[in-house]
Amino acid sequence: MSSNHTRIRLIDAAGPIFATKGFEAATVREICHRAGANLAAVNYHFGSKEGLYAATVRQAHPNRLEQRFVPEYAPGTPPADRLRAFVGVLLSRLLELKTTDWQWRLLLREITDPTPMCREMLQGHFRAGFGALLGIIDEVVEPGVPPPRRHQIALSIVAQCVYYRSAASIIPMLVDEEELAAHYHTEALADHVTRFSLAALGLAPPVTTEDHR
Amino acid sequence: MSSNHTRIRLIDAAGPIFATKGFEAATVREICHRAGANLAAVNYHFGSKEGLYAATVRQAHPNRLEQRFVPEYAPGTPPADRLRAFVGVLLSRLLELKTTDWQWRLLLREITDPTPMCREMLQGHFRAGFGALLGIIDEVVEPGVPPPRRHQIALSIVAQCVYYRSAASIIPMLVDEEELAAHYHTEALADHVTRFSLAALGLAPPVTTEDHR
DNA sequence: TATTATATCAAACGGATGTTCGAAAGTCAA
DNA sequence: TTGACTTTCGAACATCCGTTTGATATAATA
Repeated sequence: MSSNHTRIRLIDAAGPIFATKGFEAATVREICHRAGANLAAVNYHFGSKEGLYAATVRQAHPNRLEQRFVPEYAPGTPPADRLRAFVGVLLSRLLELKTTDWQWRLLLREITDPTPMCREMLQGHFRAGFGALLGIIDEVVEPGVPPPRRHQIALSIVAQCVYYRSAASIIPMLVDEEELAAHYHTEALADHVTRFSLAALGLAPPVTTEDHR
Repeated sequence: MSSNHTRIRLIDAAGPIFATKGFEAATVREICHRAGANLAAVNYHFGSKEGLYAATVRQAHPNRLEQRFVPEYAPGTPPADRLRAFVGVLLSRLLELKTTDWQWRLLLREITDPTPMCREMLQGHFRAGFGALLGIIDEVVEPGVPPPRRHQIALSIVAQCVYYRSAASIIPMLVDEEELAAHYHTEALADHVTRFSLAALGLAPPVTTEDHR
């Protein structure tokens, strides 16, 4: 009874800490202190620190998270608009981390440097998002384009989104402060990524033209 | 005299270890053992582990590294070919890490999660590579396209290259083994990234067409 | 109520890490 | 050679870590 209490309190305390610091940097002592539990509680309830981590990731329930990548479109929405929505959702998930819950931040960390135990747990998650993007691409691609090329097209789109997260410390070295504030918020980036990708797909004029948007 | 000897031996031993394990995971004991030096040598010569790390990064950053991103083109090479060369060099630097020297691997690690001390050390490095890419883009873009948009175009190209490094553990979840072997080696990826980007720039037909290459 | 399983607690264990210390060895000018 | 210095070395120190232990409290069961 009360065992569930401290089990839950431990996971709730461990979640934000694992999400922010990662598995190695997080300490059992800090987790127990924040949970108001004894130091030995982790090993009693989860066997080890790894056991607590696995339970925490599992409790971040990837099943419902499959929808996180995929926005809902009204039926009949043209591919270009659906791509914009997809990019917008992905970018906001990647960039607005302060406001997001620890569950998503923890999974995101598993993306960057994955723990072996969580591999198959996240596989379905990624495949759902990837499949949704492929569904958009399939509509605008000639029938003869083979799947491998479609996959690479999808990855080129995802890559642009992910980059603005992984290179967050590099970009300020390359562009000045005003430009950063004006063009590197979520919406502006989503516009650009969509525009660049639509141009590559032949659904928009080349980005070399002066007048777009 | 011999002091320089152990200083150099320590840096030479620390370089590969820092490059593969990172600052935190590397231990002073392993470094000293590999250098054939006493455990106290690090603190005697560099004051602390951080001091050794700073000296190692500093020694890994000769000025010539600015050229690493930038291939040399014959004069008059058309922009499309220069872009292909640029992408090829960047991708090979990012993907072929086993064969690359530890100096580059260490700097690459500083890119992924940078240490505050090395910020300005790497700034010039990145700016050189970014500038080289911008030089290519400037040739194919209409004069009226403002610098911020040019910057984002350059970042979209870099992003695709960097992604294949940071998502190396995700991609095998999405594509099967034969496809991975056939389409995800350096040259094939460089071809695709170049083709996708050239299409976005209006220098190649859209990637949606069946027949390209 | 008596007994048994379950859960909490303080305390310590065993190991690893970066760092410090004092003695020993080496180096070089006077 | 003497003496002052720099450098090496073994040993220990001070912390931190995850984990274990054994006693104690709590709950459930008979």
